[in-house]
Amino acid sequence: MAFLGYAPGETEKKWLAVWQKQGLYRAKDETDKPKSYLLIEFPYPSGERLHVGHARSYCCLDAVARKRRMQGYNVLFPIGWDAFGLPAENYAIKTGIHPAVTTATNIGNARVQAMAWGLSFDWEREVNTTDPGYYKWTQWIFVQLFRKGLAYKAEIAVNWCPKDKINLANEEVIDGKCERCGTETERRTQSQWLLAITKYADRLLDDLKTVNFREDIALSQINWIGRKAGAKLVFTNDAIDLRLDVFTTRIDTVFGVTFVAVAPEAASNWIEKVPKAKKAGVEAYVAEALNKSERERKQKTEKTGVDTGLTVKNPANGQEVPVWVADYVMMDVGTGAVMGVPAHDGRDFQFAKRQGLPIVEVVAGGKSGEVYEGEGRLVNSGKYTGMESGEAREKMVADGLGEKSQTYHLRDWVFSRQHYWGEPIPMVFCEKCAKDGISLIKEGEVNGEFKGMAGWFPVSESDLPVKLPQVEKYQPTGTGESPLAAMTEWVNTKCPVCGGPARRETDTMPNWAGSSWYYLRYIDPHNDRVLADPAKLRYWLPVDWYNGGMEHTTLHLLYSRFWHKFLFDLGVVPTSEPYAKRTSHGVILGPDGRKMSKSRGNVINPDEVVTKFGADTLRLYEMFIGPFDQTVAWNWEGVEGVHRFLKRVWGLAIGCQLSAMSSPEAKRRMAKLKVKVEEDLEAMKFNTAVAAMMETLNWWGEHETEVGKDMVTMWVVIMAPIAPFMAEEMFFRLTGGKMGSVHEQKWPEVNPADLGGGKVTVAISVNGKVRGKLELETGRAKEQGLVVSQALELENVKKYIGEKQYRVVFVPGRLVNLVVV
RNA sequence: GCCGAGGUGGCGAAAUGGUAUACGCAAGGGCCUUAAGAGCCCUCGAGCGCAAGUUCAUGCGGGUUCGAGUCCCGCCCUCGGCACCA
Repeated sequence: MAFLGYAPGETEKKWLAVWQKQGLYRAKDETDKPKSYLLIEFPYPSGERLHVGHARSYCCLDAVARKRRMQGYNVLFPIGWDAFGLPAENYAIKTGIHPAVTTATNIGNARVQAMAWGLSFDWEREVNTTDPGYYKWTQWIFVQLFRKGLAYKAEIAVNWCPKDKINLANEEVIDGKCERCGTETERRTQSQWLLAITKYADRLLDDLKTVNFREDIALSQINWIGRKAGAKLVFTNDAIDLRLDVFTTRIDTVFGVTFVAVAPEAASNWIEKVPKAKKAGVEAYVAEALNKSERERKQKTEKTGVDTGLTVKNPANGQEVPVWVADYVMMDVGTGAVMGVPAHDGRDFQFAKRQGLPIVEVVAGGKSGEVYEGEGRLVNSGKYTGMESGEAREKMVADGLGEKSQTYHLRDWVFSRQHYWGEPIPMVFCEKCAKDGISLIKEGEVNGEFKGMAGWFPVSESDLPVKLPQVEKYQPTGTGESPLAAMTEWVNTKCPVCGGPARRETDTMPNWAGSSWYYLRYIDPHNDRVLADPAKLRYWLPVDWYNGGMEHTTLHLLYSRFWHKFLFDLGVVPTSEPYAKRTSHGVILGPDGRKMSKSRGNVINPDEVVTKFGADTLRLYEMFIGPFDQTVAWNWEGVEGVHRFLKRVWGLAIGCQLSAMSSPEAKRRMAKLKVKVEEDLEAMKFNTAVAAMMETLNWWGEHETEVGKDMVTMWVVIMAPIAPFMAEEMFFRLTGGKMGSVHEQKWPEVNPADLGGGKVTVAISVNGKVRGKLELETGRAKEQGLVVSQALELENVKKYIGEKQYRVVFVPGRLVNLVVV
């Protein structure tokens, strides 16, 4: 048998060039075929190039894309580059090379990689988030958000790295430390742009019912949004005009309130009301609390606090309770103030014990001296005494003790970054207009209070994009501002309203901005009038299948759904959800079973597989490596295994004389394989699709003469989505090039008759234990009488049945269970 | 603490409630070869048995069922995420 001749290197190069010339994978904006929009998360073009993790997602979805094309779909399978980001900026700081230069080089490299892997992307639709023609629309979306009052500036806590002298986004802080240098971060407050994603929280939550996200992905989103029902209560002290809003999920415990605790950040609102004797102490405590690092603050240590000497009235029973400032109360959770119910909340309990505050039990069920957080019958609760918790909650709200309300875990999206390499936020600030109270926002109620953003004006839409200027130095300024702030010429501009002097916003957008809408741009990537043509959007949306990493489930996925809904409200996009289906792939670990990292030296470069074994081997291995959604470790011996498989395929199909006719069994096997591969690709069971091909090949190897040219051709067509290069070469040789590309062939049809016939093994068991087997024609194996009578002839079955009475459980074509009674 | 995913041979794993261990890897034996490599063939969960067979085995303990890796109840362990969420 000849095994020479399988030379992936040359073959793959040859077909790559041919496919490119033919434009085989271009999606057409036409409507006569059903459309299928398949999306992978576009990569960040880093200096490390694309890794085996990218390959996993891309190769697997590529197989689906190829199969669907063969099935007659008009498939959109695009790629682009999420190219803003810190690595390029850091590299620029080190070397002085402009990030745009680095980015262009990296994109060039990654493009070569992706092409070499035989991915059937439509390269005419490539997008790049750092292209001004792209970020023009990212900025445009921001302007619309601003106009609708959904983008606002607020003083919020930021993570300050004292060593690098920059602000860090939350995702850059790992375990309370700077991601880059490991220094513990400090908290500072700074004015930052925020997007009011919380306004969309309910819709982001409720609309999950309308899409097909894998269950755990949907659940993560639900938990991340974290909507909880409860009530808002007001604790007041009329004498000094003090009002404290409190949110609780347990209004049924309100009779047990023995204090109210307020977050340090909120104390400044009424610090002047604090009695003289206490004031210095409160101020000192607040100052100390605010100075603590994020990590210190969040450590669940001793619950400290300070008594303000103020009191407020419990709306339930009119009792005066003391007001404390305590740093276990977080400013951004609920209302920044809690009603202290030590008997029924663990934290309040610890606090009360330490501070010597009274503990009043109002829900029965706990042990004395211990906190009881469960529900139960109310005690000590006025007219509500005797009710169950749930009932009491309803009654209390109905009686107006508190107002029905809810809280979310989701926070507004901090949208400012003090970096260079990001989209400039297209806003201008005019001090004069700010003083005059000139505001563009009419609907601007943000976080419960009116903020008209006076003096802040968006750059006129005709002046978009606000291009990122060339700077000399990428170094952070040390003041917490972005490097853009040092560019006086760029910063100083005219106020679009009064024409006077004004300043540009120098913050840039976070990485998540460009990736929040890129799937829309693929639909119409070169349009310079609108972000995408409405008719094309109507044709292609929603994305039919979006696959990406589990790590993007809460941030990216939620952000892009938010923007999409906003664009839907504007009438820009025709669907309320961007993605009809969302799946995730598992991480690939190094051969040592640990996370791949340069420092561990366990990084696998996919290009090495291509060089040594060819792209088809890489693709096949990425599919075969394990269940698609599971974490798996790389294994070079497994790579060799799939390569061996490909060589055997080549040997059987090309290295032998093929007969003209195939046996019925060969036809049956091939028909079954087609169905299996088709189903498995759609169900993301890529590993078993490959296994089925191997199994069929093993049979083929044992029955070489039974497989004729017709079935080999069918095999090749089935293999085309998975190993496109080899399939193309074999198809070319089988057909003499007369039928064009294998990738333009129709996906095989199978009629039910092709699947029938043949033999099956029926298991014969007695009392549930297998005691024998029968080889039967498929049809006969379905006849109970026949199978049972043959079963009773088996010696081993006779042994166990003997003369005893039995009952028959019959599963046609599979098994008989004889149950002795 | 909360949420999620998982636990099956020496390893990666497969299995609409119906023959557990498909497929691949590793290992052992053989063929081919001057040799190496590649390739080909055979064996391969554990125990007992010459064999036919048979017992045990899907993290642990119960249950439902003619029949459970799969369903139910109660635990243990590993990995991911979140976390003083009021």
